[in-house]
Amino acid sequence: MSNYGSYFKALREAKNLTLREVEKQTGVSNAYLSQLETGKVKQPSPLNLHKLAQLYDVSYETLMEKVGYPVPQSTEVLANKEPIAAHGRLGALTDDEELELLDYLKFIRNRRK
Amino acid sequence: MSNYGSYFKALREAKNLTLREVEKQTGVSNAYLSQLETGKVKQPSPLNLHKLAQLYDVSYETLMEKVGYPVPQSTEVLANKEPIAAHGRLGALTDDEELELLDYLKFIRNRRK
DNA sequence: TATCTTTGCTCGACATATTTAGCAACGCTT
DNA sequence: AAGCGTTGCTAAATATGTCGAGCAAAGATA
Repeated sequence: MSNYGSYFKALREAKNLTLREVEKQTGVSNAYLSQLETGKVKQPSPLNLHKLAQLYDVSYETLMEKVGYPVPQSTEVLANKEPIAAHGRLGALTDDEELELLDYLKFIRNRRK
Repeated sequence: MSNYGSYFKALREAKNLTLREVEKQTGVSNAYLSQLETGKVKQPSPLNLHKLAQLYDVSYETLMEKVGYPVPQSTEVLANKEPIAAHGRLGALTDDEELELLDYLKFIRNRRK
């Protein structure tokens, strides 16, 4: 049950975007996005991953790795380890911690000041 | 009409391999390899491209680019991009968000279930 | 309350990826 | 010449990617 769907959903919600907004920005249909986020898609095309990476401000390589595609060796370290260390020396995150942080990020960005 | 099929065929022939040899080494069926080399395949999976890259001694990125997939930024380019330090699996973070996430991460890890 | 809009989702259709089985041409051996 | 394995290829089948249309629930507006 490798369910990376919740990861994509968390990324989208962290930016407070609706499925249809993502569709407008990327050209990927909201129907497909929904399936992606609910685990009904196994290997989204690299092109679509690239579009989503741009919109969600994560690296293309990160998404490639998430869905199980091989990632070029030269960029693997940069894609998976360095950015984490770079933004706060948080160290390695488990998938669960990652989801929880994304959810909390959504809360942070949503709360009224 | 982008016909990269002949490119794959040239790679194979440069190593004097038959379709069935490549099948044995990579696990990709000779039938599919034939279709790939005769332009009947449009977007082979990254996984298969990776296997072929290894066998043919070319880089994965090269094959990705050949078939029209977005190619990950090279290490040098990434290193020179200023905002990269703030981009990780969680997307772009402000300094405030980073601090707050760090604090929340500590909470997550100290919490007993 | 009644109506309009938004949101996430499913269904059915079609495109592409990939496999298994098999065919025709070629070369090699007897 | 007859048989045998090899080679590249195609046909049919199945799996997955992706989209357009549309539906039900929730929200906003009158």
